[in-house]
Amino acid sequence: MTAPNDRQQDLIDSKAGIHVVDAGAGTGKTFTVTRRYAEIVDQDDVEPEDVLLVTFTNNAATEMRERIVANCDYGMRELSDAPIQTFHSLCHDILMEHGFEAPTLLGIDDRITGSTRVLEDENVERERFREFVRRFSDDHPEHDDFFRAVDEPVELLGLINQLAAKGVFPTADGWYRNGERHLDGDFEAFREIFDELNQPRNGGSKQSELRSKLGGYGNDKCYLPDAPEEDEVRGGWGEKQVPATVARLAFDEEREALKSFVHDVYHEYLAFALSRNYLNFSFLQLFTFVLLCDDHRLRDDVAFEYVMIDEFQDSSEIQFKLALLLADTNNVCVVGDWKQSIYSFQYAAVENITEFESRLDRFVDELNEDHERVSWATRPVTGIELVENYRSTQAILDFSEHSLVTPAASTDDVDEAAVRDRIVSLSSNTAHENSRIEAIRHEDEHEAVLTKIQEIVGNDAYQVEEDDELRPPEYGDVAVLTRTRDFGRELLSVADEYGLPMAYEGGIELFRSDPAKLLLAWLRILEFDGERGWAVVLEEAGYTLDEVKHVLESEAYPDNLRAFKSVLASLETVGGVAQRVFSQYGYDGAYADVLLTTVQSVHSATTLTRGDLVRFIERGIEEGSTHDVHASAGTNSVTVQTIHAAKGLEHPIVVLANMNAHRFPPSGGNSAAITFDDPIGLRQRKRYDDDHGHPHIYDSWRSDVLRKCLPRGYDEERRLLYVAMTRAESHLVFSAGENPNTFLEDLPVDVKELEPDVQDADSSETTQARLQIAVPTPDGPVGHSPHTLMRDDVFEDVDDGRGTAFGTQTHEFAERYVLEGDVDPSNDDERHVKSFIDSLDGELRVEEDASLPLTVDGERVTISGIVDLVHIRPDAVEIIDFKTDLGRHAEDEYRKQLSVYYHVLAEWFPDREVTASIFYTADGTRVEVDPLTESDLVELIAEEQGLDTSAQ
DNA sequence: CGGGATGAGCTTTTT
DNA sequence: GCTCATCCCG
Repeated sequence: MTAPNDRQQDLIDSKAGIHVVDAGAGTGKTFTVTRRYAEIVDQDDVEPEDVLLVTFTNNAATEMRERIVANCDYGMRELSDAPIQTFHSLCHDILMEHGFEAPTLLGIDDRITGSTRVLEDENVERERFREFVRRFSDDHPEHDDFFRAVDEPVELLGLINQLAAKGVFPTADGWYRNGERHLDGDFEAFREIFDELNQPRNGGSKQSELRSKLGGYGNDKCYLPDAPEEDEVRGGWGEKQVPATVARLAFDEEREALKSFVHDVYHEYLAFALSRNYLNFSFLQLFTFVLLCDDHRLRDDVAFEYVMIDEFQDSSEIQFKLALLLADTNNVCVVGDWKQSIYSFQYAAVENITEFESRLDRFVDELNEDHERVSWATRPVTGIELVENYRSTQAILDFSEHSLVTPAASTDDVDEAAVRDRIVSLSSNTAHENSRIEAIRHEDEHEAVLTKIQEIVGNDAYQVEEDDELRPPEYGDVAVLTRTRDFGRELLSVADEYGLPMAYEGGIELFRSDPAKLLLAWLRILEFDGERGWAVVLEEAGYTLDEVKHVLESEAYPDNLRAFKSVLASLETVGGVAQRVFSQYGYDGAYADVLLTTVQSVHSATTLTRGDLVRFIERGIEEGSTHDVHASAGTNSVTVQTIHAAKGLEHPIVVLANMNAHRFPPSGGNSAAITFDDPIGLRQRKRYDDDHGHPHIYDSWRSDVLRKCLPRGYDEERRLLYVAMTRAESHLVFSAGENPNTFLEDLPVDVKELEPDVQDADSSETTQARLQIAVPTPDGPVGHSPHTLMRDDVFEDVDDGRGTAFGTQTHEFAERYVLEGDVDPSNDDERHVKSFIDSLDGELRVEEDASLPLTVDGERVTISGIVDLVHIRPDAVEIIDFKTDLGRHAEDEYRKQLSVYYHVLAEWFPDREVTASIFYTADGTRVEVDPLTESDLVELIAEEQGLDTSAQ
């Protein structure tokens, strides 16, 4: 895309006023937003600091920044402090600068300082929350009744986050501004939902959906004796509707005690977090909102002349409100696509975009209730629709719309006309229109998918477009998208059996993989010789359940397994044990690799015992902690990812697998005893009562009725499929196993039975070995990268005018040249890199993740980063880091960075000589660097941490 | 055809 | 714990 199309140009030109941009999939949104930004800041009286550009991920922010630099008069350096960031990071910045007294605005006697940390790890926060709840419940016997109804205290943290995302905050003795309103619910809004759901169906011959749902009223429930009988709630036999009075009856309930419980937990947890010197992501937004709301001068000071929000369909209610406070004028532009809103579980409110105008009015009214905070005109609101799609063929674009109107179950109905009315159809701009849209089905879905992929690769019927030309597809052109990680993992292991190159992209639950489970089993055997280990090992060895039982009872373990046990017992390190287990079972894939690296990295940080490792793996399994996995650039392999992870990406050929019937577990509040739903307010689903002589937990009949009134529906599920389909550029294949779901049945595509016939690919190119999993960092203060050791001021004078984007480009060239070889240099830096690489003789590795554990002041610290290039020869290993910088002022600073990698490499290759060099791409010179010792590094880190704390 | 009982199966992930 | 599909009955 070189020149904007007309609609894109409209958006670029429309700098003033409120704009809502419907930017469908593949319509060049980033391109347009970055051009618009460039035009805004290129105006004489506008500086980058006047323009807020919000994205939803840090990656997106980085990409935006880089693309903006390429398009405007500002360089990377000038834009490095520009507010192009996520809401969370903006809030963090504001709090660090102005938030010192923000807690006092909620009646909390504490301060936010430079040492207040953002707790990023959910599991760590849960642990702290549990500790908080233990203390809280001890201190507040008056809330005992509520705690007895709550099984899992952590659900209260979920409730707090949910309330925070809606802008409901506690003050010392009540609720911030009009927050309490939300907790009481809104009867009128509720009754509308109730009435809608209570309409008889089939022209009056069939009971309403609500009455039908209440069919099981009272089954397996224990209500207080004053609860109405089923007949009273549903209407008698033959009735078609729930009596209208039930709405009021169910809604009205005394909830002062409940509100006060939630208030106290919420408020005291805020205070607890601050006393422990941390904030979670929700609290960043909470305190920023409070600060901007209360401090009118600060708001004026911070507010931006232009506000642009990307991916607006992913924003939450509080973020919408924050955006209003942050806008100094009505130059507000939100860009998004309601059809791609799939993150409600992260509090995204699709209504922010679908009901933009009414929400705008409502939120502005609320904010202006007691003081005019938003003083700009909220009209006119101009809509702009980007309709030219640069990704997919017209056939795919048209087809994808079906997903949005397809019922997901026999009981599900879609108002097709209303949905179609809302869809802005896209028009394809691709050069070729050669799409195949197919569907396959077989019980052995994994094999069927692989068979299909083998049929596609190299097949002229599935040509893909590259540089306006058609060519036969390769493995790398195919992506398998699934809803669940599990399916992806299973598919991957089947592909591995056949040697078909396939790589997973996204988060995997590393510790729940087979290699991890087996390692855990053997460690348990070595440590405890207990049943829990043996059972797994025996089952893996092919024993039936009965046989396993017998062996366990008689403790007559098979000789070969006993022998293997003594082999393991003789090994000195846990790393050695892991290695031996994996080789015994033939686990040589990426999972085993990473587990090994993980084990070894934890090991080298401390003296890890087998018991420690058992607990380490157990915790990993329990928490389901995920590790990001990605294939190396340039690898020709099929990509497997979840649809969520694929959002924003594109693939020539998409296989949408696992289109099977699914019933999802209870959605929304899960089984939390205390829930919050906007129109209904705060509800307790179970209550503790001992009015009747003995303690008992009762179900709440009101809550049971109310819950039926809030159908979650399948809209987001439909949007998920829409996202999946619109990833495809040229071809789309659906696949199902035993139970194709209604989507597949209702889509206008023939589902063909496909008899699996996977050929052994046995390719040495199999990507499992090349798969990279980011090595998890062990406990301890993390967040160090070698860059944190370097001093910024050293670099200020050495701008060679080309910026970071240039370096990235050269870097990418190097990576592609090493991996693919067949790349032509396009500038001098790349030519220097090319001839340098040509001059190297050994094995080359690019982008190696390196992670160095150290002990600083008795605490474990890990520095991790990426080595640009590793050059391996039989007797020597060299680390090379590319720098564009001509000035050389910074060589000493670079030395710190290189030293980190040096020590990692020295550990990886204990028998070889290790050296570290900087390669200056501008003039093609190489400079060898003397590494610092580990103790020097420790000192540097200690110093840096010291600076951190003294800076408060 | 509608209503009721019964049994099976069970996410996604960013800050 | 919740929903869907399925079966059986009226």
